[in-house]
Amino acid sequence: MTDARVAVTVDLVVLTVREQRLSALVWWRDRSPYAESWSLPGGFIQLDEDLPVAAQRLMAERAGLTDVRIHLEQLATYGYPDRDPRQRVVSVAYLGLAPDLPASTRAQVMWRPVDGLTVKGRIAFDHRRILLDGIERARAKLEYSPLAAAFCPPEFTVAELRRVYEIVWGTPLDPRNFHRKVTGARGFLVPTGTTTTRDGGRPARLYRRGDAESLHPPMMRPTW
Amino acid sequence: MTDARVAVTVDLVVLTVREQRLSALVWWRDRSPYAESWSLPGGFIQLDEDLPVAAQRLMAERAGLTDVRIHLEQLATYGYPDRDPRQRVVSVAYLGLAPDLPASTRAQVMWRPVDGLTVKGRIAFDHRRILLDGIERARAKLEYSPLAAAFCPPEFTVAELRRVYEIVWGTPLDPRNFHRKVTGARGFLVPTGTTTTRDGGRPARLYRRGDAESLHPPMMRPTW
DNA sequence: GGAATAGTGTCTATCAGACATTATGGA
DNA sequence: TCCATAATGTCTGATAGACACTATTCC
Repeated sequence: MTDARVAVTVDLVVLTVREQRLSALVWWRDRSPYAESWSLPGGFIQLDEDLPVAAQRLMAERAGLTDVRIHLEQLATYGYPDRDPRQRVVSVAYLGLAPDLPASTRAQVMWRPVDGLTVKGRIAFDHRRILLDGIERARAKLEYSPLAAAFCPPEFTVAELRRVYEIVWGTPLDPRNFHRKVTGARGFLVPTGTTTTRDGGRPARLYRRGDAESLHPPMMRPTW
Repeated sequence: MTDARVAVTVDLVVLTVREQRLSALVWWRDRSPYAESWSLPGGFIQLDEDLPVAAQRLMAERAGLTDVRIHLEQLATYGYPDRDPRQRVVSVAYLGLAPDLPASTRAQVMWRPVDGLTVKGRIAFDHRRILLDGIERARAKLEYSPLAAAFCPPEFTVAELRRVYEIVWGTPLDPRNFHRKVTGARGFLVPTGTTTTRDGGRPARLYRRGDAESLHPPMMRPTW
């Protein structure tokens, strides 16, 4: 029984909505291999460390993000033999959904709009593929889970939540039908009883995220 | 930068429907650790081998299954430090959905109904958790993908397909509404033009699986 | 003809999508 | 008063779920 040992890393696809764009946290590589390219933040797991713990540690160490509100879930594992030219590396990717937070103060780490990254940017390793998988997972999750709220501040309006859907999906949504659906989905939104006028116009009710794990009925993406 | 190397395995959750039960392929352990327990078939990856390739190799070597019709997809990765008492092992689980095929001729490998395994059986390592995750993934996939056909022979009837749904979900479905939905979902079923009387009664039309990757509209599980 | 299973049809409550109107606060 | 945005309401076509009937083969 071959018992080959390989290096195992955790790579992070951290997404947020900022300045009206879906953005990902990226790490600027200044060393070979793939010098002068963007990569996903990540690093090796430690020998006594569970995978989600490693993901959280790297989120803090590499991304400067410690906020407990960040949703973290396992995305997929990538392990084809020559994905890292130096050695065999199996990478467990985690997907993080975060509100618009300031990332690490290091200049090496920054938020970048995903469309620039996925189409033309220089991306290290197979990280473009991982990023695309993460984006698709996030888009799908908005349909049947209340995770869109993970992109919002603790208290948010229906319009702000709709903006998240529109930006992540890249489609305009009817404000009236959207309002009817999200306020009708049980466990999605909890009214705080307060209002805000930060968007101008009539004061909007503020909501917090409810405790539902999934959405019934789901929010459907328009026109497949 | 710590560069700890760990052993990486691929474990297989292979599901089928046989004798009216959802069943999984299990491996009888006769050696420590976890002697006299069932485990999932699996093994170490090789150094030059991609993960899906390893999954397919182990499907053949350990399960005796080489049928190309078996659907294989990555499930999740499990890596908490003491899940194997001998050494640090990170395991990438794959989910396989197979028609009712004879498994390996070895007595060590057999199909077992999942309800017996998940509730009371002696199961090695964290394989009960992995098995449960695989079952839940399969149940969810029947909703929005045409993968129920992966449990059927190449040509099958609507009633046989319905039986798959009923067994995997554990719920009876209305035959008439089911028929309307599956024959209406584009790309799900392709009529062969032939019929069969293997179930008795009026001859049933035979179908092959279509080329749709997902179901629109989805088949919804009753009464959440 | 009877038994067994396949396939089609109808009705209704609910829901998604399109669209109009009223409500509320700030400048 | 005007402007900007929030919130609610209405109509319609589509669909899911409940249920009844017709069709086709074998015995």
